[in-house]
Amino acid sequence: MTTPAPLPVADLARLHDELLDWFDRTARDLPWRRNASPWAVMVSEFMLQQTPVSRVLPVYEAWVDRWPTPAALAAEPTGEAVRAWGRLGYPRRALRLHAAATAMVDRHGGEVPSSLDDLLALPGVGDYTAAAVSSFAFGGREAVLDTNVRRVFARVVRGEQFPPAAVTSAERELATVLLPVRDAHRWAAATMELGAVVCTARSPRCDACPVADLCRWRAAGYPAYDRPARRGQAWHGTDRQCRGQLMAVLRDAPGPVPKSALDAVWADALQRERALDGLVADGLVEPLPDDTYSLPS
DNA sequence: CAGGCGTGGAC
DNA sequence: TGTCCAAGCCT
Repeated sequence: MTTPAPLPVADLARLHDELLDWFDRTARDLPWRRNASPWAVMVSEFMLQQTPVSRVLPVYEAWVDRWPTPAALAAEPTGEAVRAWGRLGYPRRALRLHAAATAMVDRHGGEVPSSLDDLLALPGVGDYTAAAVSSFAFGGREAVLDTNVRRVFARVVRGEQFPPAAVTSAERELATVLLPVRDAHRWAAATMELGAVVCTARSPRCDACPVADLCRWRAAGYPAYDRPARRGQAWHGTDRQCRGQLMAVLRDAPGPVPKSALDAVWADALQRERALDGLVADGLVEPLPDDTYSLPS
């Protein structure tokens, strides 16, 4: 069985050339693109998992300044990582980054590994982050499939408004076929950049797109996504919102807080206790003997 | 593998 | 306002 060409060869070559050229001209000057260490690249990738660039920037700068190596972070209590994470959201990422730093000290001499398998074995590193670190920190040739790239490929190549809800094997194959022999790491950055600043989810700026004339979704007249809409994530009144409130109290306090301070931020006692238990189980909160709570040590 | 997991900005 | 969305990972 052979994989059909996703685009005519001539179009494929133009797609590569136009996109790489556009990226060279217009790429944002982001700190993790400025000759950053592999560790700094990894830090940025953890923070950028589901969090916008604008909110990551200040936290990233403070983080790599304070902990310039995996060993520096691994030497600190996990609670310090959680506090420094600030309001980026999904604070378990801070724990996983700390655990990844510890694992790199233990298994890789304190260095970020360059192989995909070694990266994937680290806590908090999945398919995307492993490929991204391999590409952006080491110049590796890997298919990098994030939400931006998936959307760009869905539109330009498949002629559809949005990619499937979950990554499919067809998407992986397509990304592999499209991966250029040379400059694969720049291709990865360029396709992500296009999705982030031009081919956006809500209102794409096709007038600024360097490959608009190759785009099958555009050529087809922008047909609307026809599959069932993804259910939006509930938020108000959820355990997740409650956990966020509790974590905010602990982050903003210099030390342990009495349980009454936690009780004050959420009315439903049953839900509050369940959320607090969950945070303790996750390692985000440490209960102390005197009925106080703190970030973990 | 569908659902849980934070937070805030844009519309 | 509420809804959608943002360089995912884990179970």
